[in-house]
Amino acid sequence: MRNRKNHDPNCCCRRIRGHGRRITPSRHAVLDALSERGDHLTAEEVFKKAARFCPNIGLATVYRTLELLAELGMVSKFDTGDDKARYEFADPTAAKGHHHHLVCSSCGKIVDYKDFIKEETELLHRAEKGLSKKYGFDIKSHIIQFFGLCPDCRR
Amino acid sequence: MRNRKNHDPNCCCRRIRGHGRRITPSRHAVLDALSERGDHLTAEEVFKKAARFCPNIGLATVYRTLELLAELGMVSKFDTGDDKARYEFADPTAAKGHHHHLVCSSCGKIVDYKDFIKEETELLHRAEKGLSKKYGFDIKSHIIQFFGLCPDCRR
DNA sequence: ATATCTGCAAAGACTTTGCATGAGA
DNA sequence: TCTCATGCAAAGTCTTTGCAGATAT
Repeated sequence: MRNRKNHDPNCCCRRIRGHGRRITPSRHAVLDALSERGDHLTAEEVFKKAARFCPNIGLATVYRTLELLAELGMVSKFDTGDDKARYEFADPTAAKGHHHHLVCSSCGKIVDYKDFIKEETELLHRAEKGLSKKYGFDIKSHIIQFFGLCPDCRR
Repeated sequence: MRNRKNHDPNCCCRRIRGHGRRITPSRHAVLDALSERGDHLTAEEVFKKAARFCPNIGLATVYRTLELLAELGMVSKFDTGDDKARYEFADPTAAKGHHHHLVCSSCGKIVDYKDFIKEETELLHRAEKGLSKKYGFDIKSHIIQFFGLCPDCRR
């Protein structure tokens, strides 16, 4: 069993199996890739990392696996404006914890921040409840992103 | 001069000219298209609407214009997860006002809400200040989206 | 045993680019 | 006049799909 830093393999596997899906070397490799430092990976990046664990893996399988993980709520998919989907573990109990993104609109740099998470979470919870009631939505997740110029790009 | 509901043509034109760019029928048409009801338009949708005002307009021009407007901060571009960019007027003083999105992850429906805008805005302002200070970003905008199942898709 | 997965290659969808012509200021 | 903008078509990128063989349970 390989070293994983950000996810509990048993939990992941159980969850995948629980949906009648199978655990395969490719899927392990994708989980491992996502576990390494350097979040907000594009599919291509996940593919390259995963290939180190499973040399024959194909890009299509990476896409399929990421889609599966996103469906199961284990991975969150987002776009920072460069038209490439990005993925990271969604598990709030993981090492990294729940966070939001600060994106540089010039160079694309992504900074994770947790600074206002407590207040944000509180507000978001209330908002979720309220919106859920008013619009009848069953709310599952949210995204908050700030856009601006990073220190380097400001000159 | 055509009828526009959501934007002040003088303001838009001034802003475009101010950047050394020109006012053309195509650009007018894109502004007009964005002004009609039915926000969160894809490029294709903007193209179709714009074609009613400017029959010869090309899709590439629509993309170029939307990019320009986004650069000037007049339009905001976002992605709700279906890998198509969506566009809407960014002007908070416009008829629609500042709002956020509630997206159905099943059918893609997008609901605008303003319900928690006041509290959100307050928090976001504080967050912007704090993040700006801590990470040195010059923050220009933000996105908040909630994802879930709409009433119809919940069965 | 058998429904699920996989890699590969081809197809698809959305967006950008090149270029000669056309047109605002 | 002189840039800047346009339309068209071709090219580019990212993502999805089809399929026969391989695999997990």
